[in-house]
Amino acid sequence: MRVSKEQAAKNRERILQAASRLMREHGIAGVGVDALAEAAGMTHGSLYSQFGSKERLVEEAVAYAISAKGGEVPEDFALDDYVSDYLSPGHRDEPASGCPFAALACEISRQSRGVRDRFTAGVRGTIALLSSRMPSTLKPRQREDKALAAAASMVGALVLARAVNDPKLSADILRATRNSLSG
Amino acid sequence: MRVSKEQAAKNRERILQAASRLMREHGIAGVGVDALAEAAGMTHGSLYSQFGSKERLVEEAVAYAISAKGGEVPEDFALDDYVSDYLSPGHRDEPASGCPFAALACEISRQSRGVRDRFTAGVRGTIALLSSRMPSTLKPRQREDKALAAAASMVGALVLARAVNDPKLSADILRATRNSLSG
DNA sequence: TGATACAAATGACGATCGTAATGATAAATG
DNA sequence: CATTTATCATTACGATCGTCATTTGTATCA
Repeated sequence: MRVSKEQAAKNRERILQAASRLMREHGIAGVGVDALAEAAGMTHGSLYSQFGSKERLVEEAVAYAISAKGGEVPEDFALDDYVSDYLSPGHRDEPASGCPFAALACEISRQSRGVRDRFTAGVRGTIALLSSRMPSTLKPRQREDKALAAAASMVGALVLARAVNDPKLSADILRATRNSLSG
Repeated sequence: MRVSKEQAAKNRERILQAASRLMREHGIAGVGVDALAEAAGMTHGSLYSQFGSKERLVEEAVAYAISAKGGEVPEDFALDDYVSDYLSPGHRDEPASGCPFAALACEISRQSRGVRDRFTAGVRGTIALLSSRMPSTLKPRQREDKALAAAASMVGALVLARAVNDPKLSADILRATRNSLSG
């Protein structure tokens, strides 16, 4: 069977959206093609008509999650607010709609070059964004370094806060990192 | 068939060692029971004689990786040296023998309670260790906060440095975080 | 030494994995 | 409008997943 062009495009969009959420929630290796297909309301074979392989789908889904459509990177923001949101319990408890870097980073190193390329581009973009919000009294090089260190802190804190089983320890990780970044 | 008590213990040790390495290298969801069995030189059914389920095996393997046997946490160390080693290219490029937190953190949040409990205990231990090496001029509470933030920074930097595809960006992440922690 | 216990191997099971061949229809072409 | 082409969905396939019942062989202990 074949559907209309726009219908196919909608299907594709729906697949990517579902995939980007499910992958953040269960990990890339943790979701199968039929789980993705079911979430998008189709049979798993259809994904192969659209993407050819799971690897290709992963590439697009990662790019989708990182892009504004899935990730919602604000254009204009205050750094402290951004950090506070990022290191909030709310963000910690909703990985499916949260930062793709924190959700996928550990797995990315084991993915294909295409996937890693897109992830890397996303990281670079975020670093540039953070860098632009660092105190303008600093030299560009120093601002980038601060941005790099801040990104690492934030990702690490979120990842650890999610992994840890103890609510207090988890909250402490977030709070201590928040303080460390604002001081 | 049955082997001697010590032989069984050795087998168990070999399984755990192989599992802790393979899991750090390919992820928990990325290795199957027969891959683990083969690496330990036995059939996959044998693992079930010893552990009963993959989940049980994962629990023990995570604990093994975190414990000194697999992770080699130094008793006595200077904080700066520890950070430098942790954020070195060598550590980045050998996840199989490296820090279990950085290798597994993303997946831990999706594991069973038993696994998460052991991971959490390991994190607590590391925080205590780092905390004890923070400047003694600070109050205990402040030292712990600094330790928490430092742990988050280090894990995040290592995870991002591994994920990213560009050698320069990867090295920059490590360097910037190193500077941020020593300053 | 014989009985028992238990680690390890075996092999089969259903479920799920990713993929490829097949089938059907919208879109493109004349 | 008729026909071809391209594209997407359906279905079937082999491989691998985690699990478990059974068998085998040897320590262990009465």
